[in-house]
Amino acid sequence: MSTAEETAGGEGRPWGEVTPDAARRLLVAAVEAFAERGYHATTTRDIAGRAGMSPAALYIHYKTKEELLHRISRIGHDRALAILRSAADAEGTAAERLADAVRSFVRWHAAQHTTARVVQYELDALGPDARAEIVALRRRTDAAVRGIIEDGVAAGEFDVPDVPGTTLAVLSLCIDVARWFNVDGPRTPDEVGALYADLVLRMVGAKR
Amino acid sequence: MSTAEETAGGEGRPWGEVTPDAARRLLVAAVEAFAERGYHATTTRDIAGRAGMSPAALYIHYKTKEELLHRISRIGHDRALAILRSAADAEGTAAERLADAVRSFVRWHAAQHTTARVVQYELDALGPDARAEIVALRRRTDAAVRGIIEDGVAAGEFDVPDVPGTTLAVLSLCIDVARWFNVDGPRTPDEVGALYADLVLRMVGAKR
DNA sequence: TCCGAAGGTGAGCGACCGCTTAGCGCACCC
DNA sequence: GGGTGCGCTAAGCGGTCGCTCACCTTCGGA
Repeated sequence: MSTAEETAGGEGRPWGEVTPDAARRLLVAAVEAFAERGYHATTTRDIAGRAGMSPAALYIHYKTKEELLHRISRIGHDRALAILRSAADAEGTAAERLADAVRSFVRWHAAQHTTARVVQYELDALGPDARAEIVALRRRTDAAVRGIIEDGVAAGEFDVPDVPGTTLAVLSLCIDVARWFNVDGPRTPDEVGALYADLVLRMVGAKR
Repeated sequence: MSTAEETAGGEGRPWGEVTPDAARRLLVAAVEAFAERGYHATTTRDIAGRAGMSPAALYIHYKTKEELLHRISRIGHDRALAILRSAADAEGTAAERLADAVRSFVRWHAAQHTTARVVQYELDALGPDARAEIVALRRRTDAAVRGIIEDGVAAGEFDVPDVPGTTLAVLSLCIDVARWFNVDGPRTPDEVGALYADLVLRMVGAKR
């Protein structure tokens, strides 16, 4: 069951589902390199070097450099969506569910900010097919947040004049955490999550 | 005086201050290319081609490809900061000034989203010296917004438990507009500005 | 004991990169 | 009207890129 939990998108050791071991090491190396320098500025020699292998070894496990990005993006989006959904589908008032969703979504973007940075900002480097697949996942993320806000409005808990616009702003706020979050900075992922949950409840005019 | 207004950071024709004409055409071409594909994925041949010139022509006006990015980033930050400051330094209550600042800052990030995308997301491609210069400009942007919020708290207009954190969130929200804004989308820059000004007033708990 | 698949390496191919250089056309000026 | 300098081009240099290929090692099973 513990393996199922990991592949289901828990916050346990990341990339645990990627096998064999060499393929996982290459993928982790690629995440670090892409996050530091960007996809296009990263060379396959750099990725292989970080994983302690020769440049040619990369092509035993992945067909192209783009396939690496695609796998990273796919797994990252799956995990982020699963985290968001588990809060969105829980019991409780709309305010509780929205706060939980934002808290855990932001915590993930802060704690896994290297992964999140690649996942959120390197979409354009993907080919059309891969990009379409990822965009579909993002629409489901949007739908999950919009669903909570709509529930809150229907229940009279929230005051939101523009539901789609507010949904967009909430998600934008959470996602951008990956851009500015710094491990050496003054805030822990938990603290940012708590701050943002409060701010988002204010944005939707939650009765308090 | 009209030239002075443009160089002062107005929203009039962008890049009007860049001369001679060929240098401006190259710079505009670079903004488009960098925004579409990213700095590292853009070739000097592509930039020159968009400007209707041969690859070598670029090096008559700019020493390196990085100097182009530096100039774009510098001018863009100057303009964004000037827009923010003119709202921050105006007369009025803190709530009015904050709403004005967010409205105009967001409007710029939406209307000039190609420029803003380069300015906000390609910082890492700059060398250490150029990056340090830009980071200093960003600190002044942060200070301008924090100043308004502190004024509002001191005047009893706002209810903000964490001023630095809220400042960060407000700026993050505005800046990320450049990432998702789409000219073919359902919202005009003015509409996004109005929506965001309202959301930010809610975030700071403005009495209304 | 030998075999074949799986996983790895060193060398290198063809393409394309940022950038340079030699030289050309043309407005301008004494 | 012949120099002069500026803006630009054609050609190409050295280097690095993504990726391939021939070959090597390791190891479980017949």
